[in-house]
Amino acid sequence: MSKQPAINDRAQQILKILIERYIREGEPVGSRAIVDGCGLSLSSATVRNVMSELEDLGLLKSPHTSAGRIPTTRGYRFFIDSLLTMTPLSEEKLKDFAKELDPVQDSKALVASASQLISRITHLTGLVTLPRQEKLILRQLEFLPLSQRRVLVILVVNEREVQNRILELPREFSRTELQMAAHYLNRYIGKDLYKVRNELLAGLKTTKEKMDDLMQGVIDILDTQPQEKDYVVCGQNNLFNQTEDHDVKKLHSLFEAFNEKRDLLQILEHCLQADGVQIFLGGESGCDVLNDYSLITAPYSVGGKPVGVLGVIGSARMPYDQVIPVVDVTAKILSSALNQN
Amino acid sequence: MSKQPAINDRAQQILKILIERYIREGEPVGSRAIVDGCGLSLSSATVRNVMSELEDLGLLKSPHTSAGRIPTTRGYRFFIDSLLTMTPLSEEKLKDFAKELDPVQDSKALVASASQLISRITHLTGLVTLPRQEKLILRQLEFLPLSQRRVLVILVVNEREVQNRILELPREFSRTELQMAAHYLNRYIGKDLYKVRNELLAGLKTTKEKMDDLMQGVIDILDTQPQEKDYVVCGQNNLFNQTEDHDVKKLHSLFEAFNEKRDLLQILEHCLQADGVQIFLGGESGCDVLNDYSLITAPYSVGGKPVGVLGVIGSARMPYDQVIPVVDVTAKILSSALNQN
DNA sequence: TTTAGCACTCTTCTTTATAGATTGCTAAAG
DNA sequence: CTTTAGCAATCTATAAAGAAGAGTGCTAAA
Repeated sequence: MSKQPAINDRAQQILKILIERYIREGEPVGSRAIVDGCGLSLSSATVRNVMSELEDLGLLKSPHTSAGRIPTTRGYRFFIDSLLTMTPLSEEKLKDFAKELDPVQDSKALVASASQLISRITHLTGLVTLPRQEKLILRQLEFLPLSQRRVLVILVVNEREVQNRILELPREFSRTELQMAAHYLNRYIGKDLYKVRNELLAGLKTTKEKMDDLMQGVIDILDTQPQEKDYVVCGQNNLFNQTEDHDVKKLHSLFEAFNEKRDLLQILEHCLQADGVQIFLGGESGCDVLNDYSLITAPYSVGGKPVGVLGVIGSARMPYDQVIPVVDVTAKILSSALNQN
Repeated sequence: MSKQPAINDRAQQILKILIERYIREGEPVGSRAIVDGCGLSLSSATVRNVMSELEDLGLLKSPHTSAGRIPTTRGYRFFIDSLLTMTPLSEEKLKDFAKELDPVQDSKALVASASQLISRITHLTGLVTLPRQEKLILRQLEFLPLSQRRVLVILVVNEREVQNRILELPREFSRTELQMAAHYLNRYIGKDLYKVRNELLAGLKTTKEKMDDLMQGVIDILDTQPQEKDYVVCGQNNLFNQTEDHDVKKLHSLFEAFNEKRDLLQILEHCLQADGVQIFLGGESGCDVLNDYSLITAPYSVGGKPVGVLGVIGSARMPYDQVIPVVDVTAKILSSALNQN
């Protein structure tokens, strides 16, 4: 962490005006524009001097000599950390949001809704990780015979996560056999899925061999159960609007990154540790694809424990004052919706 | 249908060479290039005359006076219908494909695999509609109590489509009550879902009122059951590679079209009627977004009846000779995988 | 009917010129 | 010591002009 440079009030004010204008207009801002735009009783020459200092401090840069100046990544960082004045959400909108996240769904669907909601509101790309399930507790396990050799396995985990799988068995199992097997497995209800799996595996040879095929099927299901980390993206297309038109390549590689997931997951994972809203400026990491983009995240939690991250990704030139409150609030709404389970 | 223009063999040969080269290189082809490229014992002047005729017939056009010529939509159409020589798949690859479509999944997962497979092979965008389920036959309906007021409803439809829903009930239902309800509903097994729904609705007031809440829940589930038409897209990002770089707008609107789904579904629906591989040239419809793109589709079937469409979408400049066999074969593999249910 | 030759057209690339924006510096003013 | 007016210098963006190259269409001859 580089320590905050000492900047006097006037310089801060000018920096703020400049960045706000740049975010609004998207073009380099000159000294003249700053004096004109707002009621500063300063000459453009003075502003020029200040801008020059700000450039020396690494907060601004100019694309070329005769253009105005634009913020550097450090400039954005300082702006966000020290200069930003938020635009809070209206009560009304807040209620609208809450209505959209219907808690009567499983957690994956809920998370997808949140991603969609936040994308639509901010006109950016929504990004929400699936909730990390620390414990996978077996709640229920049932066999439903479908046909001679086909059995539907129903697995209820934790509160409301239901999984089905159809087992294709090498021989026919009678209804009573299935009931016996279910009864046998009932002893594991309330236990951790992983433990269940291991104990089943250990007991595989000691139980009646006739059941082995069925048990092996169950173990297979348990094995593929621990859903790997993942996230739901919504509104990728919004990125088209912000792209400064020339850098199609950049857009492409960002889209690829969404597909790859690996890199983004790592970053999101990192945000899970943080407490509140977290702002990740693409330029701050070495990560090339994220250059010129910003990621705003907030963790959401179940039972007081953070289990996932919700956020948006968009051009570094986004209206932070509006986006940040939205991310913040949506994370809270998502948390409360998940807690109603 | 405009009737096929009369073109002599030489002209056809030249047209073929030209289009093949244009597909390969992506740049307007001149008379010189055609003579040089392949062992035609003709002068460029002769070729020029022929090209001029082909232009008069509306099969070619030139971007400007001093560029070569490129195919028009009609040119592509003639090429595909009359001049194309397919490159069949090797046995080996064919087997690889078949392996990838594991029939032990529900139909939605299978269709998604097919979309992914075809996208990866062709480097285009895969597009597969979900199988249309003409009949939705109730195979099984079970209630699983989760907690006091929460009941998991398990619905098995047709061969292997399983749906779960958690019902949040206004009062507690005992285990025996649930069993009674299940028993009551068992009479509907083997019937069409829609009929079940209507009969349940009709009987709602005549049965014991105590059951009404539960039955209402089941009806709700049945109501939302008929999955609306939908498709699975894979490899949208491949479109980035083909875009002739300048038309970002076009790419954007195409991506939007994928999201909207409506228009594309209509086109795909139309392809379901056709018998084998169907080629849809974007320029042939009025549809603006699809201009300069081609859609190659083939229907797939269950029990001899076509139930869905599989295809790829990509630049009109795609290697049809390779893509068409792949689409054809994949549709057949998907059909056979679905029929193993 | 085919072909060689050539003028013509149009794009693309390079060069040159011009106008406009913004800065940095200097010297004067507060 | 800070602020400001003024001005030369720098660089972009745009247009205009010229040169090179590609490909065509036409004409006349084979």
